[in-house]
Amino acid sequence: MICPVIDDESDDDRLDALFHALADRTRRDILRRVLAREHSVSALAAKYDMSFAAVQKHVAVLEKAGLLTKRRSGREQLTRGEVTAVRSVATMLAELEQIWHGHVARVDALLAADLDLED
Amino acid sequence: MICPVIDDESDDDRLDALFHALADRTRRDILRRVLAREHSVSALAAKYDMSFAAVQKHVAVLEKAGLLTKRRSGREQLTRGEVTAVRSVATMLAELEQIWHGHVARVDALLAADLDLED
DNA sequence: AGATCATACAACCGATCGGTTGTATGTTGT
DNA sequence: ACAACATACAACCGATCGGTTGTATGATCT
Repeated sequence: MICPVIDDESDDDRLDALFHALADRTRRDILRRVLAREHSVSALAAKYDMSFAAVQKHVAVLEKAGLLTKRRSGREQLTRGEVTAVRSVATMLAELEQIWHGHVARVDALLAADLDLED
Repeated sequence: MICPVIDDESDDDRLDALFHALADRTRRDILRRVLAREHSVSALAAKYDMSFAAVQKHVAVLEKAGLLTKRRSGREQLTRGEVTAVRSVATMLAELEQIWHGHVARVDALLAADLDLED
């Protein structure tokens, strides 16, 4: 499904979008709901004390980050959470933890060489 | 060291700060370095093509989020990554995954109930 | 003491963010 | 056909972001 020629967004761009999408409590709450079950955009909007347009923009941010996908069903747009995107963030954090473990153990040599190539 | 009376920041505030801090590639790179070993602020600043003040602000954002701590050593301020903060983010993501797993369990139950009804 | 280094912080600037209102475009039900 | 609903999107606004320059304060070294 992923085409590296058309989808030439860098890893850093992806992570920027993912963490930015998660850095808002309303979006985290929306994500919780759509991971549990499908919701239409207006069903989501009904849960929050803000305009429909505001919620729709939050959904768009989550969708752009890949944390949520939409499927049409009549006049409604049903949204569901993408657990694989959540896992990809968790994987990145696991790599950070691994770097820290290297600080204690000897994996350091490999990772530090990567990080310090410029000096 | 944590006092729930004085440090009355909500969980959502903490997560906002954590994800916001991680939503910048320069800060993620700084975090990788300080997780691997201690760095002074100016040692970090030397690695990036931006002003010292800019890097110092990035360090401050990471520190405010609890992802990094400082300790004085002479005229230098040595910074090191706080792996426990990284783990707290990973834990939150694991909870999201758990919500999704609940969704799967419920769909499974529904399908099982359907099958029961059919035969 | 004076010069230099390491850090902190304020003020400013263009861009982006999170919200609003208003409008346009389909889709559904009568 | 028409009214009501669901969604999308543009324009706007105050606040925050990520960067800059400039200045102030300590700590270190001759």
